Order: sequence, then structure tokens, then C-alpha cells
Amino acid sequence: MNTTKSSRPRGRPRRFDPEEAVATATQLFHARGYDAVSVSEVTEALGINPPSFYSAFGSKLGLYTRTLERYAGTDAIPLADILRPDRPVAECLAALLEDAARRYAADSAAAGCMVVEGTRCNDAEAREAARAYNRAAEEAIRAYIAARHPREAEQVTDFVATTMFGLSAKARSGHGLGQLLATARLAASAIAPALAA
Amino acid sequence: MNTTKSSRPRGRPRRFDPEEAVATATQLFHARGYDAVSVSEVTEALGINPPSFYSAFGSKLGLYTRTLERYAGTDAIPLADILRPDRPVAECLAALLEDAARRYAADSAAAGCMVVEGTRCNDAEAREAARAYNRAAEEAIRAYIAARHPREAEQVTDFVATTMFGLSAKARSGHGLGQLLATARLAASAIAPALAA
DNA sequence: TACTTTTTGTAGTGTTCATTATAAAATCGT
DNA sequence: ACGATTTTATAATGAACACTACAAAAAGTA
Repeated sequence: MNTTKSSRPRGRPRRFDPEEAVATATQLFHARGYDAVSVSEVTEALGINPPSFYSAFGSKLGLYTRTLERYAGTDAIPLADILRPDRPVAECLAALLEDAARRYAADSAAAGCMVVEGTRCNDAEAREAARAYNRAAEEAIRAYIAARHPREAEQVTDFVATTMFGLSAKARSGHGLGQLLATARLAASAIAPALAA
Repeated sequence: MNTTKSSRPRGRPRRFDPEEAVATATQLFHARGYDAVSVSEVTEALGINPPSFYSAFGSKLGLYTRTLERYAGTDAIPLADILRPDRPVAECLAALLEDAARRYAADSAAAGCMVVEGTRCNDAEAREAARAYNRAAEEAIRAYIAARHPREAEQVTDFVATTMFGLSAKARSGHGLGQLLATARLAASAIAPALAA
């Protein structure tokens, strides 16, 4: 009858909380990218030694996939809330771009989207892990558009995704909330006419 | 009275042509980025040994700046030809985005813009070198727009630049010419209304 | 031929990286 | 208290990285 923690496990207890460690690592990976963050930097940030790290996460890639999972559940854009079946498609896509602009600018030390940026890293496996999340998101957008505008779904999804990549990149290179919002709105203004056709 | 080569210089002659080496290195850096290309990979591609490399280029960064210079003069978008004072601004910006789409998709092994991608690398000095070229290009665009639409220049420049970053990223992640062109045209459709205001 | 100059090839340098071998320490069940 | 189990800390491993010391080789000049 335990709520979360069962009666403490057998061996020597952990000196750190793995969930908290994943949260800290998410910050690091989001701020500087998979390639630029070293394992020793992570272990120092967590105050642990390499063996503790590898025993808990298996590898740098293992930790990264944990951070992606966490990010997708906590910090990523809530597509299900934004892409509403009871509102015009163009309106919801505009809201999507605006939400992206706000999120990407929210933390200037970790600007942009961690998933989008992760799709561009130099490690093949880490890149593919990020791409899987990105593909799922783009597929959700495509399916949402296709429900009411099947003919334009591909093209408009490509446009929205490309704009989000651009917003994430520009957030990283220093664009502030105002600039990103203005860009997002200008991009959004192209969507309604494209769907009206 | 020499055209290019003066009477052969003093010491032992070079076994390789530095200009040709820069061209080869440009391919490598464009295809995989500054971080992912190692010096030993470059020297192997050139068929030379490290000392020859360092004697000719000084450092990896030194070679990279040479490749950026070359790229800017040969492969980059000819802004001066595209942004014409005798045509509507919106029309020329549309041509700019279309030209970007074509160039970014032209070589699938080296997709995207080498300068844009360079602004995202993990080496601080190489990144800054690429950013300098990127800033110059964006400033040229801004000045072009400002000549006839001063009030909208900042916002429209941000939008165009963000779209180009997105196009470059998507070219790298596999989008083909057709997809990039369609996205570029959809983005361009937002510009004329924004300038008409 | 001897001297100067520059590039070459061989074989390293030290640093950083992700990862691990080993054994002591800390907890549990009995 | 004792043995089983798991995590800990220390210290190292091999690989890749950008870069270089050194001396021989190849050219011009005197």
C-alpha cells in the first residue's frame, strides 16, 4: 500500500535523485546542445562521479533520450490544446506559431526548441532520437490540417514546420520575444489565404 | 611584368594548390559543418600531411575563414542582382526566397546555406566568423527594404531572414527542391500585404 | 659546389572525450 | 552479526582531437 516509493530497495542508497538529474541535464542540453555538453560537465553539475552517472543512465545518449522524453512532456508545445477541431484551422496554426515564438523566447539561456535544435546535432543517434519527436509533431500538425484541408495539408505543414525551425534558430541567435512574435504573426498571415484556395 | 605567378619563389615547391584545397574544404565544411569536419579528414582529402596544412592555413579556423570567403564570393546568393531598385520590393524579396530555395536544394550532399549553418556551430570563433557574413547579408536586405519601406524594414527583414534559416534547416533535414520552393512561395505571399500597409 | 629558403614526411605533443575496472561503503534481509 | 546487494569514489582506459618539433628533401642563388 505504497503511494509512490515502495519500501526502500536493497543496496546502498542513491545520493542523488535521477529525476532531478534529468531536469538539470535538460537545462544543459537545451541551453547548449547535445554535442557541446560533455558528460563530465553533467556529472559536475549533478555533484556525482562518472560511475554513478553510467549506472543510472547507461550512456550520454541514454540521458539525452530521458531529457527529450521529459521535455516533450513538460516544455514542448501542447499541440493537442492548440490545434482545436472547433476553430478555424488557420486560426489555430497562427496560435501554434505564436506559442512557439513565446516558448522559444521564454528562457534566453535556453532559447529555441530543444527538439528542433536536437535534430541538427552531430551525433547520429542523438539526432535520430530528436528527429523522431520532431516527425511525430509534424505528423500531428499534418493530420490536423488534413482533416479539413486535405489538398493543402502537405504544403502548409511544410511551411509551418519551416517557420518553426526558423523561429527556433533566430531565438538562439538572439532575437527577442517581440521580434519572434512579429515574425510568427507575419508568417501566420500567409496561412488563411493558402487554405481558402 | 607578371600576370599572376611571379618567377617561382625560393624554397621547396608546394605539392598542392592552396586554392584547390580551399575549394575541397568548402565542400567538406558545407556538407557536414565546422565541428564535424576534423583536420585529419581535411588533410586526408587533400593528400597532404598536417604540417603542410598548418603552414598553409595556420589553423582549422584559418582554413574555415578562407572557405567562408570563397563561399561568399562564389556560391552565396547574389543579393546585388536580386534586390533590384527598379522592381517592387515584395517581388524581389520573393525572388530572394525562391533563389534561396533553389540554392539550398541544389547539392543534396551539401544542403542549406554554409553561412547560415555556420552561425550555429559550437566553436565560438568559427561561429562569429559565419555570423559576420550573415549580419552583412541581413543588413543589405534591411537597407534595400528601408529605401522604400522604412517603417516595415525591420520586421520584414526579420521575417525573410527567419524564413531563410528555416529553409536552410529543412534543406539539411531532407526537404527537396519542390518542398522548399512551395514553402518559399507561401512565405513570399505574406510580404506584399505587409508592405502595402 | 655550397648556402639559403621553404616545404615535406615522420612521429610525436598535450588535451579532452565517453566510458569503465576495482574495491570500499552503505543499506537490506536473515 | 552476517551475507547479499547496490552505489559510491578513485583512478584509469583507449580514442580522437587540434596542433608541432625535427630533420631530411627540393628548389633557387651565389
